Amino acid sequence: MMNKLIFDNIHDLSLKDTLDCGQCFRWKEMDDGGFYGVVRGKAVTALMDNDRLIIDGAEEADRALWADYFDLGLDYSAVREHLASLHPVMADSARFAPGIRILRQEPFEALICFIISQNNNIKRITGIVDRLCEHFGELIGDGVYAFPTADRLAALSPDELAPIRAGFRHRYIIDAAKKVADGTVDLEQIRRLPYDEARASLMQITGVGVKVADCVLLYGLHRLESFPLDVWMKRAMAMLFDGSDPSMFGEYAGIAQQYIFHYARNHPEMFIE
DNA sequence: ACCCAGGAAATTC
DNA sequence: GAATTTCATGGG
Repeated sequence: MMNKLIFDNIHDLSLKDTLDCGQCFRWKEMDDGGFYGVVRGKAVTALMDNDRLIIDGAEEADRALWADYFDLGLDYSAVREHLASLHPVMADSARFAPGIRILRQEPFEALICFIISQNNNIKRITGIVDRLCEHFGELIGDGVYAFPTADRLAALSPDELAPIRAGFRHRYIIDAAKKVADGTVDLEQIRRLPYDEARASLMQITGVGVKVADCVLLYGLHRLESFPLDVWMKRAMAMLFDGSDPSMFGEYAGIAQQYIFHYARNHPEMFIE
């Protein structure tokens, strides 16, 4: 049943830039330039061959799922062109990594990953997420684990999370899992809420402030108007955009944000002095 | 030794 | 209420 899913005529997609730009934490680059990852409990490898996207190990029945995950339905070159017209630095950022797309990750996974991300660095976040899956995710293959369910994490104590070494975030992870498991926080309902209400609902969780909520909305619930402001983005807006308001980017602000974040992180010299 | 990391909670003023 | 400190852990 497992085979290679092929998507033809794919443009504006760089797996490297999309899967290694800080929006997700479970894809590993392989020697051949492909990426190995687990999405919704399905382990696959993704590879670009010119303008073909190949998902190896997927079922034909999941074609729509993978097209959705990589957001293949949106014309990113049109979005990029629009954004680039708004500001010259925005144009530079979009040109730097035009193959970035905003993934549709599992909402609960995005919630937990971005709780872990606070006051942390991407390398260590990845390690913590790996250990979280190995210790508490379902075994779905040889040494491969799904992301843990809310029910499983909700039943844990902070001490039981010690092996993942996330420190003070252990109780945040458990609080998030409990509120998702018992329906206090309904991620699918939040998906359709007006933005401020959606953000407020997520912020009921201990350990979720404005920035983490914005990341969950963008990367987990595909709310493209979201514009997470972390330390890099605050510096970028202040120094490169003359303190402009993020609302200048409109309904695709989240895509603008990811171009700018990636551009800033790869040009740290722009922020020294 | 010190400082920082895709912040937010707890404490203090 | 607004400003500051603390919170684990790991790497530079």
